[in-house]
Amino acid sequence: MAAQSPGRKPTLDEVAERAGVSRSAASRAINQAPHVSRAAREAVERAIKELGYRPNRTARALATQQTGVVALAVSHDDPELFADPFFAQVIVGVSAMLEETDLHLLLCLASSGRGRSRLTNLLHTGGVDGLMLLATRKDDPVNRIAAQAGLPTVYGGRPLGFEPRWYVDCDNLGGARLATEHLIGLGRTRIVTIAGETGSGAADARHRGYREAMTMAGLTPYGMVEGDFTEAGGAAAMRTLLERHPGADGVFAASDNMAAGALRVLREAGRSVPGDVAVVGFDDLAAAGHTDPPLTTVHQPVQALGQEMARLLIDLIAGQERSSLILPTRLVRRDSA
Amino acid sequence: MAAQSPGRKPTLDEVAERAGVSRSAASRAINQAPHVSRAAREAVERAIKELGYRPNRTARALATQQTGVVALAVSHDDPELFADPFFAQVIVGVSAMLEETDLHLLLCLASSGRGRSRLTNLLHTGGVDGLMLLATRKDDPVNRIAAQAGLPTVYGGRPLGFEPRWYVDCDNLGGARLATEHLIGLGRTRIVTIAGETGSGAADARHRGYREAMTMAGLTPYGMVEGDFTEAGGAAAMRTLLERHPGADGVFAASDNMAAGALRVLREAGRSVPGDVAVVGFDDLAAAGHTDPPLTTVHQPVQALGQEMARLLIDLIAGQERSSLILPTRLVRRDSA
DNA sequence: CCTACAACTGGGACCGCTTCCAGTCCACGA
DNA sequence: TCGTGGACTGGAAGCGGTCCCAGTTGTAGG
Repeated sequence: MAAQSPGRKPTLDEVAERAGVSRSAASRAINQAPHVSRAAREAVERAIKELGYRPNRTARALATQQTGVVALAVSHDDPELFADPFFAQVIVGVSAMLEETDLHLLLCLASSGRGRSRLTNLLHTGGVDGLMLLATRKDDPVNRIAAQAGLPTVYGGRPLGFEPRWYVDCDNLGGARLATEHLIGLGRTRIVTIAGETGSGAADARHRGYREAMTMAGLTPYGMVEGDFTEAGGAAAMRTLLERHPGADGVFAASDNMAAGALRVLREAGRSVPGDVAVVGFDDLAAAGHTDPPLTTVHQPVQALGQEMARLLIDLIAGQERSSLILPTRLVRRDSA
Repeated sequence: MAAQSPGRKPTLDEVAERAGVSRSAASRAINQAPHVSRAAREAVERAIKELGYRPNRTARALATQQTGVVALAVSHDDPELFADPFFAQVIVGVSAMLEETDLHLLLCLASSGRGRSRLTNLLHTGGVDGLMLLATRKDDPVNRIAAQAGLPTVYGGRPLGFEPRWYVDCDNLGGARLATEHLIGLGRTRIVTIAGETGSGAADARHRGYREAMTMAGLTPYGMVEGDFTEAGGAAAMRTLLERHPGADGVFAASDNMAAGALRVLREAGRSVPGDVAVVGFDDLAAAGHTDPPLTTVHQPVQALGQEMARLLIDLIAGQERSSLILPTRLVRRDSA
């Protein structure tokens, strides 16, 4: 089909010339703009086909002042943390939504200082039309960077301490209450919790949810140890809890990974799950179905989170009025509670 | 510091004017090019600081014909598969390497037809300077798309059936041999394997490695069932194997996830690991340390894979001669074998 | 003192596309 | 018949840089 002739790619000028119209007319034809006669439009289309023409993205971006690219910045001190399937799920969601548009996705792992300065640079040099942020730590410098960029910015999750203008979050508070209430409904009263790291908005909300549920049921929070959202952290936390509160009969872990660690320690300690102690996690990762016993947990719609972030950003870029979103969580009952 | 004055961002013209030099001189000063007097250079630097000037990425791209962006395309029929931590690790590696340069990373999940056509479009409209591909399926249309783009392209892993001009791969063949030889060294002789899906280059190489090791040890491959690289697939495969070859005393699974599934089924079937049957996996995911028992597996340097892909691409874009790479794998001994 | 050469300098032509605007053409109603 | 408005048209001015090149300056060697 396309005569990918000898050298360079064909330009709009060549298309126009071949079609026997002006460059303006060709441009209009290509962009489905009005004021193009049927004849002209067809001539242009033919020329495009014959030449194998594709408009140059960069030139268009310069002229329209729109890059057609949005960035997703992930901020973490530890780049390894990106391996958490959470991020992959968000990305899948974002991509799915973006696929409906002409926008492409730029991924910035802004952990190191260097990564952050690259992000700053990207934002200030007009490299992107909008920004999505996965950085829920309290005083993350990325927050300031984003604010100064003057670009439409959507947060995934809310950093502890300030509420972004636009965000999409999962209902961590409600989910944690659901989990704790489930344990309470099972007749457990000595329920401990393995919290996430302080400074994370999600960890904070989940911990609050736990406490609220306990209090509302007339129980006092029985014990809390902070983990770091990892399997090992959950295991360590469970060990500490077992030591401090040997009578515990229920555990709410603020993440599946930590719950898995807790399960392991519980097994090693000879406690049966859910017989002696019932365990509920949070996240509903794929792995939750494969723990021993399969983990009862709170499902959070991570992929939907990504989709909604992208949707929100797209709308903002288009200049529409939009407000933030909180996505519902729900309990998934398996065998551990 | 920077007077982010009233309206728009300052342009090179304004910098030049304020510094009292021509636009050309200002440009040279900014790009560290020669033929700029010390005085001029300093004046420009001062003007830049005062104005808070940042060169416009798009304009520069148009003039230099270099976008400063490279794409990483991940091709899969199932978008869920992206949740595999493998991809995240590769991305971490790629990002780390890219951080040393001015290049940014565009992520394309090219699973659907729509995603693929977006990729095609991106490549043909001059949106990126180079391409990395994670698509090891045999007749993936993305292979053709990449070839037609006429861009520096680096594969991560080799698709079965053709050897890309440039690739970085892990030594799957050698790793599988290592694993199998380890089982043989343990005195196992009735060793079965859970292979990955046919069509994947990695699956193929790992299966070949298993067979080669068996043959070289004078053993005959004892049994093979194909999984799909997932935990569930591994479990199903193990069930079949147990049925067909109840006497098996060793299992080489072509992925950790499948090994985890196998472990589960083995436990359910009352076989002790490694007592009755020894199990070796492949990948060395973080989860491999947390299975029961902890999994002996083949470590593949996934992050390094990403780094080397990026390094290779960077060099190719710079016009250097480079050749493909195969990264070594090594056995990690834990308790399952 | 003149010439040659090197280091600077700025004008202006790109890069490829969008878009404003003045102008042309045509059919229509008065 | 003429005026009028709408649909079309193409010229040209951007968008914000890079970079070639001819021209200017300063200096050292003859």
